[in-house]
Amino acid sequence: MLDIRLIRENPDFVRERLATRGGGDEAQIEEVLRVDAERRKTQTELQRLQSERNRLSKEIGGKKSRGEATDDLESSVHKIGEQIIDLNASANGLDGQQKDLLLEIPNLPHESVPIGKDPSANRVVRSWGEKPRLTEPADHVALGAKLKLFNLERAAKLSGADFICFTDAGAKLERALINFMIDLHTREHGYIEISPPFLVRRVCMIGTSQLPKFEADMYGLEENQLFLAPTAEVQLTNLHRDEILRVADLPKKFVAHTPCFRREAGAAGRETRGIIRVHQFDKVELVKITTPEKSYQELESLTIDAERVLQLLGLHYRVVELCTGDLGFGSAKTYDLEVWSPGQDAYLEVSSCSNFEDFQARRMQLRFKNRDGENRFCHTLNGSGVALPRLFVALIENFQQPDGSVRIPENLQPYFGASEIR
RNA sequence: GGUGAGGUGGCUGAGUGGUUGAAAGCAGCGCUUUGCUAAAGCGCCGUAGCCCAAAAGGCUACCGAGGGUUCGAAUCCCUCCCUCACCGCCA
Repeated sequence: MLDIRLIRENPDFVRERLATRGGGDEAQIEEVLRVDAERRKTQTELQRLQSERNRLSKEIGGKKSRGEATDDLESSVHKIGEQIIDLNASANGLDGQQKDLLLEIPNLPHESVPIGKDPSANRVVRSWGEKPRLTEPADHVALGAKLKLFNLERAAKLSGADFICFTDAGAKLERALINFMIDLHTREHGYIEISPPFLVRRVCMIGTSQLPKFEADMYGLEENQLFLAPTAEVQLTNLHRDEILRVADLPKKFVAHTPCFRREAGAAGRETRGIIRVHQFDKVELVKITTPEKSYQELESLTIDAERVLQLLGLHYRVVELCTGDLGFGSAKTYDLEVWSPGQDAYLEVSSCSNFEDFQARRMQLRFKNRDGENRFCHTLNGSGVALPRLFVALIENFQQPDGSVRIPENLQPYFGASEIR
């Protein structure tokens, strides 16, 4: 959520920055400003009347204690009370309207983000490793079938299209990857491991900005007013919702392994081959809660923490800085990690590391007390470290052997318990 | 699911209709005393919004949330949420 004062004081700046996203969101600014002006006007009048009521009520209290008559006063206060009820209703309505509008406006891109309207303007900032030399590589669907690592037909039997059921060595490989990643982030990168609930309240989904705008992409349990979290970003970032943290306790760094649930509405046919885009997948997620001063350096280190996973597994990848038009709704700046997939002959996004600045913190009233004793909104960041099905795809495709087996990278062997799958 | 007890400032905790934004304590900040530390004394110390060009200043709201009663609500009533305890059910 943007700061209404920023919009009020620098509307042109806000419009200009929003326009770089190319989503037409700048059009909403005029409406917000209109409601804001109306709201303040109403509030000022309301407060004037409330002040008057308080003054007269006090007078009544005084007179009563002296045994004097108060009938005239009481009836005039009663009249003011009726006006207050009306005005209060308008003020509340305008307040809600303003908030609803603000919740639908995306974050402003950071000034360092390249301007562009689609992924073609994204910037590759670095890459690591090299593509493996493979002659006619099999893709993960073929490899998975041959080695019986997962079974999509049977997953469909259970849950429908676009679900995964890992089997045998495949299930074990997934579990090995999870443990490998969590150990790495907790032991070497200083993250605290969290095992959160998977169902979350609406207010959390609003806090991290999945809602209200993207409700169609979420699975919800209507009766219970709960949602299946689409990413552990929701749980980890909301852990301290409505709190005022001590600056000495920052940054907070959390890692969690959770399933993630996404309806992927409207995504049919896009990147859906095999297990690349599914409705439920596991992910190891990293979240940081920090201060405005530190958040950009924390974004760099968060990205590097995620990259370590791919490096230790020996997978070629590149880091892409998203342009303004490709940025997620709440993000001010994002680096995607894209791992090489020989089977797709393309890079696959396995992590998206973002700094939300105070966008989410403002929505969830997540603050810290600075050294001057003032309450300030925290900055929040998150990134996958990393998403499992695509990591799985990259792993088996990159390390496939001419004889159809898959070599397990050395760093993973202690977790997997074998050096190959055949 | 049932019954009961609760939800007050960063924390603990008073407060059952009229200067209560809220006693007291802790924590925090400033000053004094002090060789240093500790201790003591004094003072300050909630959040959000609005008015004002700004500062100064003023006003309003906020005691889980939302409604209601009243001239006036932390205090009375209703609904909901959450926490705790016990019972039931249960991995």
